[in-house]
Amino acid sequence: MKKDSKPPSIDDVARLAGVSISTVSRVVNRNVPVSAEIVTRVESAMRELNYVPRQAARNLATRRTHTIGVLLSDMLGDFFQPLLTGIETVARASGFEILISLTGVVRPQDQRLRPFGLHNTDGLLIFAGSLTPAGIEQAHASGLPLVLIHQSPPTGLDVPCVTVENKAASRKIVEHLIVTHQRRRIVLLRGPADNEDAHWREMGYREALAAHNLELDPRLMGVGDFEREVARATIEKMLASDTSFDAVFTGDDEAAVGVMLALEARGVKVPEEISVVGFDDQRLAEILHPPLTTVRAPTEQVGQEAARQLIKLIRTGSADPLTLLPTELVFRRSCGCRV
Amino acid sequence: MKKDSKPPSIDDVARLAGVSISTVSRVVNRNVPVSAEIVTRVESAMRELNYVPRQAARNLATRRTHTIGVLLSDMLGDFFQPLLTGIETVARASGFEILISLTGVVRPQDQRLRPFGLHNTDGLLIFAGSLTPAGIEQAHASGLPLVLIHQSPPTGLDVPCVTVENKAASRKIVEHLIVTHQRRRIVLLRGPADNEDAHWREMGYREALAAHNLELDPRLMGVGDFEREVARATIEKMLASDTSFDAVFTGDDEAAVGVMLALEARGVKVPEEISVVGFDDQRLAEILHPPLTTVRAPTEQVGQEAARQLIKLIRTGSADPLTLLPTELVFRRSCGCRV
DNA sequence: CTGAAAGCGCTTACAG
DNA sequence: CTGAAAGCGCTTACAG
Repeated sequence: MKKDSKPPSIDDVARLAGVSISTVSRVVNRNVPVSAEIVTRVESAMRELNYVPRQAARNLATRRTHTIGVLLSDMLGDFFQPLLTGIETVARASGFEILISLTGVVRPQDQRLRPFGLHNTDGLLIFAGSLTPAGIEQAHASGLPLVLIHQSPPTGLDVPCVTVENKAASRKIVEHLIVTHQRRRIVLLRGPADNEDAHWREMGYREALAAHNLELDPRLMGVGDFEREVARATIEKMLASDTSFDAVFTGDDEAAVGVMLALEARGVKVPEEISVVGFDDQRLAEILHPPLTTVRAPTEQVGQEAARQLIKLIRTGSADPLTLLPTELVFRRSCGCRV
Repeated sequence: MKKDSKPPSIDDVARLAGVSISTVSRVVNRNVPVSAEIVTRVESAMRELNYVPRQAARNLATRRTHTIGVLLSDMLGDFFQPLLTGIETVARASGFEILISLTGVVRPQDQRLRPFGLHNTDGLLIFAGSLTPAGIEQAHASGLPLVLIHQSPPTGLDVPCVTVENKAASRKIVEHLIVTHQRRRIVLLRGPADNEDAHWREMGYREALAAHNLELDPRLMGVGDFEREVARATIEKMLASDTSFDAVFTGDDEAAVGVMLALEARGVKVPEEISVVGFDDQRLAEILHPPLTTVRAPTEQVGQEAARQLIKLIRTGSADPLTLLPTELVFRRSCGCRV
């Protein structure tokens, strides 16, 4: 059908419409008044040629890419989808595209691979764990607009952050175990050591115990790492030891899966013998047996808000230093409630 | 620290190193011999200035973007993550970045929003359901290299496709129900009407019944749409009717969740009274109660292979017309096996 | 092996 | 409202 010649450029359109390329550019961008008659002529020429402006040329001329880079680690589990959906929705509505890079396990900045920077994005969304603090500082030093997700900036660095409220919700869900279900020996499965969500969740746990004069027993604190198998192994070990417990705050829902599997394998009844509660309210929470009582983290909203802040930063030069999204308890049956 | 002037360009490097910009370009690209001494000088100048070539300028000059566009619909559930991980791994290893666009529900081509095209990508990976056949034809007509995922090309169009084997595996899993577990009245939950995976899975189901002289009962075929709630509603309706059945082939794992929930709510025992089997082996398959017997689809590999084919197409002008990845049965307990 | 120059396809002051 | 011209920052024949 089509001739296989090269795609039409702005010159072709200008020639066909009998105007200058400046004028074509103006009708494409609609940023300057152009007479109605000429607009019509240019538009029909564009249609006839099936003209689409080359992004690279616009980028070069404007020094803008209209692209947001998203840096993610691999280990996001169910975060991935809602987070990206949120980012994409907002970005697209504002005329930005998103370039995604999975950094995998954080690695020392590999100079040869610079996936993102001023050269190909207008700004970056950096998810917790995808970049080292040094990497963040370096990106920031280059003048690239940055927004951090679920991670606060390295000390002294003025980089906006959007995350969720962890501590109060964690305290509340643990207090629910204590007050409503009379649990006294509550296991905490810690998240990854350098993870801020994990840190605040542990603080919430500690506050809850302290508020009810429960002793903080180190034997009740194990590793969960937000991972199913790690959590499973920890609980198996505890069950095999002589440490008794009557509840588990798993740190996140993914770890809750491992806990449930370990308990089930041992024939321990949840919640009759042991209550289990998680954090995140991932899609799997409601299909566990019993359905998981947890804290809902608004991950899609986090994505939206992060994109919104970054675009604001790109456009105006400033954004809100901290956006803390609210979380809420979701009561299902694993804590002992009947719903 | 840094002066807030504009980032260094190739001219700055050339000046500092005392060479022409052509030479700088050559050491950056390493495509033409340059004397060792000059390489050293240029490299140290680049380091000193912290120079990074502007992608937009290279793109303009080379008419290459080194970027692959990925078109996805929204409704991918657990596909999303492994698929993208696969694509990203291969793309990065070959020096490509990936630009992602969620098209949401397929919409008639919206001329104002052209997220991808020759103007900003070197080629496109198109997931089933993210573009209409007309959209695919249009993209193909513009000369953009295309690879389809889980979807074959519109008639007559020469576009490579990578997908998984559906029919034989479906037949096998249904025959497993018939032969090993003596099931006779097996419900099929169909996937979305225009979905090819759904089509072939249904063919496999039909073949299995035919091979064992079981009647194809239209009352046993309901809508599943690969969606939890749709599947749940269908099974609830069947349970309420007088149609009896002793097994369900749910079409995919997501629908299997709905089936299990409906059965459980009614107090029907799985697999004692009714066997349930799915397709995909998503992460949730093994945490269902009982764990789900299903077919494993190698989604991450699909992503890898699709990226590989697209890059091959971009580089050499041709790729394999069809890549059919093998699937395998995963026996857990929902079919009636004891494992 | 190295440099001068044209070209990639746009945008945007500057004039008018 | 419209056009001529410079510039965005690279790559790549073409000479030497």
